[in-house]
Amino acid sequence: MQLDFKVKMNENLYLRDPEGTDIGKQIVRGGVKMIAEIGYELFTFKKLANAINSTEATVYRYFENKHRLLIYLIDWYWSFLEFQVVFQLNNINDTTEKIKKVIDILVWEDNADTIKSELDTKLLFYIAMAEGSKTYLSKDVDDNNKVLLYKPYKDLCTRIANLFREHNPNYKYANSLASTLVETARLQYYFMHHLPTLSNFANKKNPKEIEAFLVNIVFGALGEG
Amino acid sequence: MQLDFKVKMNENLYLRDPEGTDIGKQIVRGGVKMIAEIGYELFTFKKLANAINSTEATVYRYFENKHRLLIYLIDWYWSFLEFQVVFQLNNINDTTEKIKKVIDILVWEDNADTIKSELDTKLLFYIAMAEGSKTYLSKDVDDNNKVLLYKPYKDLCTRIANLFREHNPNYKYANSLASTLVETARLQYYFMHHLPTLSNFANKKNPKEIEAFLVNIVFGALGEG
DNA sequence: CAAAAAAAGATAGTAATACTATTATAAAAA
DNA sequence: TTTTTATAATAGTATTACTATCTTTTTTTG
Repeated sequence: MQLDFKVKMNENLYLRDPEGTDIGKQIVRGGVKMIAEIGYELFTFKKLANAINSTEATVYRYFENKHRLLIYLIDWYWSFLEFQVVFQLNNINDTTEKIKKVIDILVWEDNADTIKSELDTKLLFYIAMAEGSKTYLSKDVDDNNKVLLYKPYKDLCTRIANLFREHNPNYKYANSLASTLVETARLQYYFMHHLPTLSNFANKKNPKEIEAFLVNIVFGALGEG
Repeated sequence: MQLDFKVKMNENLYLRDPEGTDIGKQIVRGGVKMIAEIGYELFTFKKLANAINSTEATVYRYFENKHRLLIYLIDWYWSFLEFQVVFQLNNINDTTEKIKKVIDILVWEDNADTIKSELDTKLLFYIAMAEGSKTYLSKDVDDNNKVLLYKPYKDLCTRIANLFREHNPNYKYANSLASTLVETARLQYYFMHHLPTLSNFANKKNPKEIEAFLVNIVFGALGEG
């Protein structure tokens, strides 16, 4: 069975819905490819327009600026991950198993075979690891938050937090532990590749290595060290 | 007793040593103030030059670009924190106590009274919380790392990791736990202020609230949940 | 199918950023 | 006092991050 993943994105993210037109899709797909390649800082709408044989003005008709496009991509990725979580936890009853599965999904570099989607999930994984925090580490974080631009991320974290509360109803820091888990998965992956002394996984450079550490952190905190 | 804190900064950070001249000091101090106020993205050398009644060209004679200046400030801050750690752990023998003290230092918003230094440590605390990860989340992370621009951060983390190993010699993820601790302190502080659903501390907005969570995480992972 | 509406392309232009370069002047060191 | 060095003043360039306008192409709809 091949599953299809589709999300309705927050309308504040774009000026014109990129899913509605061919060139819109090219903008998003080209954006994924280019940001993964050269990084968010060096990425510009002009370069993107050239890459997809369109014009800067056209790209600006879809997205207000490159930061909005980045949030669009990262939002899409978190929505995708939340879908994974819902789907893959479906038949699991044991909370320990559920939490382990979530950790597995968070460090899941390549999921190309399982689920079909519009965007390249592997490239988006890299973008999320390297650029994810740039969505909210900006001066307009509060304005963006007001119009729900971080909802997919918060939804994912809330779902994980609820799982923690299910596992241990007395645990007081479920929300913080959830965001710490997601962010630690990101950071350890990044450190593993770029600042190896800050991690213990640099030898094999396999995201799966991070899993045991995350399990240690989470169940340690929840009270089963 | 009033202590003085001074560091020798990595020479690759600057073109001309800002500590050596009056205007150099104004650049660094003005930079701290301005980045804390308007954030790294909106900060420019032109604005800084105007603020200190100097010229853009002069600022460029000290720092190659604003990213280097940011790394300079954040490096200074981590060096300052490591000094704090060394100093404050001096007479403590119990490893549990030591680790708790480190956590205390990490969320220590205001330390103005204790130690005298060239720079405003409270403003630098805010900058470190909001902009810290921008030092390494960039395309030149590997080049920067080669010329040791992240050494102060790594030194601090290594010191904390050694403490963890001292506490539990069998613990396998001391490095990862150390970087996770430092980053989680940063992130939970940021989330508490800007994305409250991602933390459990938003009501009081007191950094000290984060402490109990960090203690829970660290000792849970080390095996004393 | 034709007319109207909307989207895209082509092109131009602006303000700001991130620099580099040049010369004159002032301050500090030899 | 001369030489060196730092700074100020000014100018200039390439790129970025947009906005505006007009024409052509495509899509919608009556």
